[in-house]
Amino acid sequence: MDAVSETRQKLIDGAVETIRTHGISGVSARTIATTAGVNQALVFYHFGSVHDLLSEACMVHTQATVTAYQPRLDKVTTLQELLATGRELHAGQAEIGNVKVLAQLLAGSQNDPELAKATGAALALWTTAVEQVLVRVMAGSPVKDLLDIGGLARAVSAGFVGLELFEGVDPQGARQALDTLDQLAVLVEVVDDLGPVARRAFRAKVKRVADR
Amino acid sequence: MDAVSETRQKLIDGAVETIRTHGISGVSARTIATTAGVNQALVFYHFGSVHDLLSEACMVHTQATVTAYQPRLDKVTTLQELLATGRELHAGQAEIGNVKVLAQLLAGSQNDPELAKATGAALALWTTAVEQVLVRVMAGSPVKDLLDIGGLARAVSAGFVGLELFEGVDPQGARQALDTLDQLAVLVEVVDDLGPVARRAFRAKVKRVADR
DNA sequence: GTCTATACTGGGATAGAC
DNA sequence: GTCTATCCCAGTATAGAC
Repeated sequence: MDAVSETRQKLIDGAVETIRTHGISGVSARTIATTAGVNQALVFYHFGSVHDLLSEACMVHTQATVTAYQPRLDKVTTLQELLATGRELHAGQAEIGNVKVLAQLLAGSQNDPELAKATGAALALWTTAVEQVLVRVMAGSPVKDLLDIGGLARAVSAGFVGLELFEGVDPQGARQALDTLDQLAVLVEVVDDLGPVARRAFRAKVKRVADR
Repeated sequence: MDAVSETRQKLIDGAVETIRTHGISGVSARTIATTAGVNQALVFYHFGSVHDLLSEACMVHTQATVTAYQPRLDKVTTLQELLATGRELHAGQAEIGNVKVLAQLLAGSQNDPELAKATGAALALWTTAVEQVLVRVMAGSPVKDLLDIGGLARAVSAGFVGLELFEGVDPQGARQALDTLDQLAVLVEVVDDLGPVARRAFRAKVKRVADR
């Protein structure tokens, strides 16, 4: 039935769960194997090393989560809704905290080029999804031509990772930050809704300041 | 001369250096002691545990970096300059990457309440400094009353941490994101510069959307 | 092909030397 | 008060059993 070994799957799930509960610094072949309920040495048999298991788990889990959230993202029509979907993803029990896992892997990738390759690819799945939403949401906006949407998507993704980590040390502050971003999203919408006169003045100002 | 033991200082410096070069998952009493050039057991004599050393090092290093950057922050008059100072801080060799160190400690804090207390306090030093700048920069802005500056300061700090981690796996993408934030800062300035008519229309729109 | 027993290295912590 | 020698456990990895 299953093309992929059952033990392999157990180890991948165990790796994700271990990162969630123990963080990147608590990850080892032993802790993962204990969580997965298999012998520790199987990590090396099936994946060659802990790094390689983490890389694989990172991709599989992120792929699954992005796919699961795609329908919701497809329905997003405003920046506020995008933010709300992000908060949902952040708090959601369903896909068990992919952002949390990614944040830990990202931290671990800073001094590990091998892992960096995998987390970079996983993060790209998110930024691509976010970019698609932004292109759609900002299609009719005058702001569209003034901002690099790809760069904005990357900033949004990075911001969510940062907020995830922030929340771990200051939950109240993180909520406060997210609420403020909500206000900011409203502001952008408002700029979109300016009348034609103000809009023209707006564009002119942008050109002037940008050429500074 | 020195009120604080020389070995203590060596260990604190060694801890910071080890986090920078090996990341949070490469930190141990042994690696720190090797970097510091002292016996491994001295970590436990002087600080009781590795966690406690990290907590202390986190506070000392962040305090020193914030103090070193305060004069530069005091000179900031626009959002773009704030962003530029952030980029400088990020790349700067001088205070040897406090953001990088904080990002790693933040990741390690997610599953360690003790460490979370210290990194939370350290991060608060940054958010307070950023908030002061924002209050000053936005003093004359119509946007001021529509945004929670404290929340914005937290979002900015979290964003920088996120971008630091992002850079480790995708340096080009991180630069792209920062460039886009620069464009966004211009946009906000532009809104500030709107004439009185557009400004009034703007406020009205904000109220309408916000009450949604 | 899958897994266990086992070897070896590095990590946290302390008892006790100086 | 300061530091070293030493203990024991957790970590990676492999040789070889099934």
